[in-house]
Amino acid sequence: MELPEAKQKFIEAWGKLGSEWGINRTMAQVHALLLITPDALTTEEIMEALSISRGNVNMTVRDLINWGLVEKQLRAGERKEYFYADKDTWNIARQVAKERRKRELDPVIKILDELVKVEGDKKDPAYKTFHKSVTDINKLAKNVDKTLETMIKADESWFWGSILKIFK
Amino acid sequence: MELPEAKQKFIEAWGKLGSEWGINRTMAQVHALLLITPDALTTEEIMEALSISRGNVNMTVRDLINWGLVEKQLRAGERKEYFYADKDTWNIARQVAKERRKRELDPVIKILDELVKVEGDKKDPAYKTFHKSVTDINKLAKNVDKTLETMIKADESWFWGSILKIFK
DNA sequence: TCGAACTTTCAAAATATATTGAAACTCAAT
DNA sequence: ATTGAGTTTCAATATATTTTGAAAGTTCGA
Repeated sequence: MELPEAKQKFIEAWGKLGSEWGINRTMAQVHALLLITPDALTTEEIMEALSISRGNVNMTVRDLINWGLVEKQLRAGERKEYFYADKDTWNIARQVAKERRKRELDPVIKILDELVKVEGDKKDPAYKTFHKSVTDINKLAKNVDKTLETMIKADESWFWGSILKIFK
Repeated sequence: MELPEAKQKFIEAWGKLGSEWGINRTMAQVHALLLITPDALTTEEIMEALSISRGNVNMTVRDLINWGLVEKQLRAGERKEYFYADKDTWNIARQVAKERRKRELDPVIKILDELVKVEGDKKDPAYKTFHKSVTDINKLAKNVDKTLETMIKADESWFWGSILKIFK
């Protein structure tokens, strides 16, 4: 396989994975493109490389910046903005974990905490089942939450070293 | 908060979380409903509880069965089918991990393995960056893959015990 | 203050995804 | 072989999400 084809495959694969995980396909593709590009790209270049509109690039890149995955670079004497993706995979993973935890896991845990407190007739199977499921899911969610927190703070080799040691 | 309201909240929260994670909202809601219901429900009852059509219930429930989260129960002397959700949270988590690994992570790893092999000019920054990003992501994906495999095989208390011990 | 170079916005259009509902199908009892 | 209680299918429809592109906005040098 030649490089241009391989790049295309990578962008496609990343886009597909993204969309399966609730991340806009185009956002994942722009990210993929920037990841495999050594230097920062302009809006124009991204439009060209992925055949998408100016407006779309603008919004997508803004999202990537909000996720902490891309930075805007300004060059002395130029009006154009350049976009550059952090290439450190561990940073990327952590950043994604951090954002999704904040946006999705935290709110759910908050609701579950409320629901665990709901009182009811301890003889009523409907109540018992509700209460047990909510309590169990809450525990699971909190374990995931703690694990993510550790991951977010951790150094890569330490983290995987510890995790992978679990099954020797 | 009273039980009926709490149930509603739970179904909504689960549906929202599902849709943020690439799982059809209705599927997540039906799952939520079954999780907090002590006994198995019929198509009719699910339609009623969630105000959705018969066709939708049928397809959604089939998906849940394919995911290994719900089972069909038949009762002697009755033509109707009853649907029952496994209430063991750890089983659910494992089952979801297993399915998503198979459907999404495995194919990506296969592509990454191909892309890592792509040869190019070692002096070319475009090639160097491509190769490094692909290689790094491949390593990360393989670590996740191994961790999921461990989780899928593991017993709950052992797994979380080991993971949470990591940060004492 | 003008205008060229560039960015941002957002209503409208395109696309993708989910849902409906009625017809077709299955199956067992009569 | 017909009926009726149920399930399944899927074209049509509805809904949600993404994308476009042109107009409005910004910034800066002349």
